[in-house]
Amino acid sequence: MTEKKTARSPAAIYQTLETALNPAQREAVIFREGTLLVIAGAGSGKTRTLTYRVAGLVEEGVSPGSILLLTFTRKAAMEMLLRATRLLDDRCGKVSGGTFHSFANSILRQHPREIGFRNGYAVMDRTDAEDLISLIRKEMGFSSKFEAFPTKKTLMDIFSRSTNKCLALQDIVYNEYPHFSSAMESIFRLYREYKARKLLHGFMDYDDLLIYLRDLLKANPNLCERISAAYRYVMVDEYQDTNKIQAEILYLLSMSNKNVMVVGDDSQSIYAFRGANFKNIMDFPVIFPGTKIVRLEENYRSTQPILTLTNEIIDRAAEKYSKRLFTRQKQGNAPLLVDTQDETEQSRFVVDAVRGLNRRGIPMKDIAVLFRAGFHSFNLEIELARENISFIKVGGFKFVESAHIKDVLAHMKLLVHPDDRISWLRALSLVEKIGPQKAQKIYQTLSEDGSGIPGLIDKAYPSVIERHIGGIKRLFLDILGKDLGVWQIGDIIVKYYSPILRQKFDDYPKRMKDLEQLVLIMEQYQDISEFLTDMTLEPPNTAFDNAMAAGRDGEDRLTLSTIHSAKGLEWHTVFIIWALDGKFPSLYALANEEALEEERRLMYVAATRARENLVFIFPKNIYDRNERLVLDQPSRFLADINDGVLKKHCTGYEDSLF
DNA sequence: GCCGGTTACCTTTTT
DNA sequence: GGTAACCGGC
Repeated sequence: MTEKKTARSPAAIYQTLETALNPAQREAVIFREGTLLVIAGAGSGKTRTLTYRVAGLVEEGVSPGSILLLTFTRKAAMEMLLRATRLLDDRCGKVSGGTFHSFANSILRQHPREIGFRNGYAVMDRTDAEDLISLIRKEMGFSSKFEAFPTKKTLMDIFSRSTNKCLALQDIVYNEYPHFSSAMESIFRLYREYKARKLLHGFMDYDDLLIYLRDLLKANPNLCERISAAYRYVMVDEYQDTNKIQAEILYLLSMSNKNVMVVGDDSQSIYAFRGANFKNIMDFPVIFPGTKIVRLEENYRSTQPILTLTNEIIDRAAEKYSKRLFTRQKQGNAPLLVDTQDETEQSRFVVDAVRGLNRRGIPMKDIAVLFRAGFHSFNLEIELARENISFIKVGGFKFVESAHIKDVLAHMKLLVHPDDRISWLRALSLVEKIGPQKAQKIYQTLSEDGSGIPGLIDKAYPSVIERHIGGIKRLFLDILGKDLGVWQIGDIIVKYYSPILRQKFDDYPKRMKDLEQLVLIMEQYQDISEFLTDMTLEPPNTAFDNAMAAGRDGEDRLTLSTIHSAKGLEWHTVFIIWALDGKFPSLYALANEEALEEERRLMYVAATRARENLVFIFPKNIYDRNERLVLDQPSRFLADINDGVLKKHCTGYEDSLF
C-alpha cells in the first residue's frame, strides 16, 4: 500500500464529523460500549459510517489489531480500511478484517489439535468438495441409472443447506428436494461417508470452517474467553446475509466485550440460497438485549425518480421491510423499460446506448450491465468484443474454478499436502494411459506406505505406464529439494502441463493466457499454502480482477456483473438485462413464495445501484425448452408499475436515450 | 478390465 | 461449456 500518511490531527476528524455525516451516521460513529444495530438502506452512507468509526476508534488509541471488521469479501474490507487510512493514518491498515470464512481459518490454523486435525487441513473449494462426493458416490455404487439420485452438485447443495440452515438432512430433502425422497437412505449414508473422508484426509469445506470455529469456541470456554478478549470492538457488515452459525460465532466472540456493531439492510438480503436469513438482523436485538438501533434512511446515491421506482418495487413485497428511503436530489431521468425482439437485439441496444453515453462524456467505468446469472452476458460479451468495447466481468464462473487452473493447482497442492487424494487422482489422471482406476491404485500404494511424492519418483511401474509417468516424475524431481519461490514452482508446473493443455482443450491459447495470469498472481506470495488458501477463500472474482491487472489498469472499462457481485457498488448508469419474467425472476423461483421474495429483493438491489440512469431490458421472444413455453413478458416486479414511474421505451433511439 | 472418445442434456446466485 | 452415461478398442 503506497497510501500517504495524512497529517491530520485527531481533533480535525471530529470537526469533520459535523459536516461529513448526518445525525444518524454520527450517532453510529461515536457509539462506544454495548451492542449496536445499524439498519442502513441502499446508498445511505453505510461504508462511510463504518470507515469513520474505524478511524475514530484507532484515533482514540484502540489498538488496530483488537478491532475486527467482518465483511462479505476481502475486497470490501480492504476498501474500507484504505478509506480509513486516508482519513487518519496507516494504523488503520492494521485492523483485522476479512470474511467470516477467512477469520475462521486464521483461528483454526492455530488450534489444529483441539479440532481433531492433528496434521492440519486443506480447505476445499466447491469443486474439490464435489469431486470428493463424486468419488464416494461411485465407490458406494450410487448412480442415477436405476433410481432418481442427485448429481454431485445437488448433493453438495443439500449438504450445505442442511449445515447452513441448521436443519436435518431429511428436512432439506423432503421439503426442498421431494423428488429425491426415495433416495433419502442412500443420501444419508453418502453424507456420513463424506464427513468421515474429510476427517480422514484432512479436508475442510467452506461450511466446516464455520462449524469448527463455532464448536471450538463452544467447547473451550477458556480459549473463547481469550479470543473474544483479544477483539475489543467487533463490526459486521452486510449482516442481513449472515446465517445462524455466523450469528452464533458472533455471540461467542462477544463473551468478553459486548462491543458488537452490525450493519445491514433486511430488504437487501439475497443469500438465502446459502442459508442466510434476513430475520437474523431482526433477531439481533433479541440475542443482545439492550441493543441500540440506528436507522440510516437518507439516500445519497440516486435521484428521486430512481428511488420512487425502487421504493415501489420493495413496497410490493409480501414481507414489510423496516424503512423507506428519501433523497434530496429531486431532479433526474425516469427509469426506462425497453423490449427487444431477441437476445441479439438486446445486446445491440446495450452496445449502442453505452456508445452514446460514452460520446456524451460518461466514462465506461461509470456504466454497468447487471444480470441475474453469469451466463446471461455471453451474447453481450461477443457483441462488445466485436465492437472493441473493453469490459471487465465480475461474478459467474471464476477462473480458479476452470479445469486448466485446477489441474495446475492440483500439482501444487501435492507439494504441501501429500495425502491429498483428490489432487493425486486429478494429477495422475492427466497422464496418458492412466485413468481413474490406475490413478486410484497408484495413490493407494503411496498413501499406504506414506511415501508421498518421493515414493512416486522411486517406484518402478509396468513399462506401458512407466513410459508415460516419467514426465510427472521428472516434474517433481525438478521441484523437490530445491529452494524455489512460489511462482518459479508454478512456472515449472505450467511448462510440464502445457502439452497436456494443448491436447485436452481446443481453446488452449486462451487458457494458456489464464495460466500466465496465474503465475503472475503467484509472484505476490512467499508461501505455497498461503497462496493456495487465498485461491480458495478469496479467489479473484474475474480473470483480471487482481492487483496484477490493477497495476496496468488505467483503462476505462465497462463493468458486466452478476447482481450478487454488484452488492455495495454503484454506477452513474445501470443497465439490467434479461428483465424477463422467467429469467428474472427465474423459473426455479416461481413455485416457492420465499424464493420469489428473494428474487424481488435481488431486483431491488440491482436497481438501487444506479445514481442517474436506470434501464431495464428484456428480449421478448425467448423459447424455454425446459418448460416448453415462450417467455415474452417483462419481469413481474416491473410489469404493474405505471408509466409515470417506469417509462416504456422503443428501440431505435439509443443515441439519445437520456 | 480399463482408457478415452462420443453423445445427450442442462446451465442461478457465492464463501 | 460442463457432466454423466455409453461404447469401441486395446
